[in-house]
Amino acid sequence: MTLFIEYLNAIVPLSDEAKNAIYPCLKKQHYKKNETIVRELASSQYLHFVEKGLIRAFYLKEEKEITDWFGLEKSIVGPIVRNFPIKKTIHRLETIEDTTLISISFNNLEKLYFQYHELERLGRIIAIQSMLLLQQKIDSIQFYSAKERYIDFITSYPTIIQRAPLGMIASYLGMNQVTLSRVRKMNV
Amino acid sequence: MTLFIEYLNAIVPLSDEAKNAIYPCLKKQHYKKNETIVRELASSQYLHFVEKGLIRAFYLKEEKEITDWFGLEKSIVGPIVRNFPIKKTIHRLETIEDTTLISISFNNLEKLYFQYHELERLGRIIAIQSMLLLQQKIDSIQFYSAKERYIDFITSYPTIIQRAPLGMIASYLGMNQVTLSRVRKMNV
DNA sequence: AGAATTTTTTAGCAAATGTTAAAAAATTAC
DNA sequence: GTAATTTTTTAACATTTGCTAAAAAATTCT
Repeated sequence: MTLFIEYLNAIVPLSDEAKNAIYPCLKKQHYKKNETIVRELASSQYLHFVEKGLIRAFYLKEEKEITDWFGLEKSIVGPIVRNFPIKKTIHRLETIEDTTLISISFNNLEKLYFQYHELERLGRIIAIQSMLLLQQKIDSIQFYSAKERYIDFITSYPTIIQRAPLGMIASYLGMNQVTLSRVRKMNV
Repeated sequence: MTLFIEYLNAIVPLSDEAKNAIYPCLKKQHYKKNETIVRELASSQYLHFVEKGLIRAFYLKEEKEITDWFGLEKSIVGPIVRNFPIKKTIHRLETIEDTTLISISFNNLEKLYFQYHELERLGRIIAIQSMLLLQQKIDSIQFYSAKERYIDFITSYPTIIQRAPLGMIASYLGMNQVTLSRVRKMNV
């Protein structure tokens, strides 16, 4: 629990009062490898934080799984807002490894935002940081070749490459798995 | 001025007090077509709102201009935060048509955030909305063909196609101008 | 209106990526 | 440890998109 609060505190220093208010809202849960965490992300009522492990969000496009987000330890799942519809498509949340999540209901989150101006600020800043990550992803897929995207990925997320199957990474990078395999063999 | 405040108020209903605090911080300015608004976006000290007209943000990649954002009337330029580095590359902000902007300094914005919890909330919600737009853009460039992206674009932004040169739109869509031209002639 | 400039389209060829299928390698289950 | 399953690589060919250059069309300037 405190790991999550420390994570938040590192983004925006929080008062003890705010920290104490967050604490009782948190719930810790363990998941096994390849387990479904949330069957339909859009209608989930919880915000999750990955304390340990690796998870992913994906959806189906023409029978195929498209992974469009990886959650390493110390990541927040999706955005900091109630029922934020990432897409119209149905997203599922699954573990890739044994994972420990810390969760808080949107209901409680809204209450905390309302009660503590400093937490509202924290939410704003996390959203801004997420924007930065999204923008980076746009940059990498918009004007770079498959090889460049792959190099960028292993530079930004060196551990994921050893922890997730290539198929998931290929879809994350917007390329065919065969293309990813080809690109990898081009030395790098 | 009030148009901007109305825009904000529509996102999150604001108290009169907050509205009155915003008002004196605003500055209105007119620009001609093809005029530079900000030479280097990352070091700009102002947040802009497009009251009227059309603008774009772009950067140079291998001598070529890459437009990566269009600002229609009633858009906010970039994110609601001080010195938010969209990219390491130098972004310029230019008008495409005669344009009226309403601006507020980040300095004043920070003060307003600090003073009014409700404005901090507004900032958070705008950031979340921007995330949605970014996510949509990722969806469209990641798994769709040039033709599909073009169709998606004219559906989402039907007016821009008539107001901005195709070269800008092509770079925005992450494709060659020649490809865009080809795609357009495939009936649609 | 006519000349100059900019934008858009067209064409031909090159390069990158997708697709299908099968083999090889690695991992998991018994 | 061996069989079964999953993941990764390889190959051959198809499709899409990129690139260069030139023609056509539209716009701007005087």
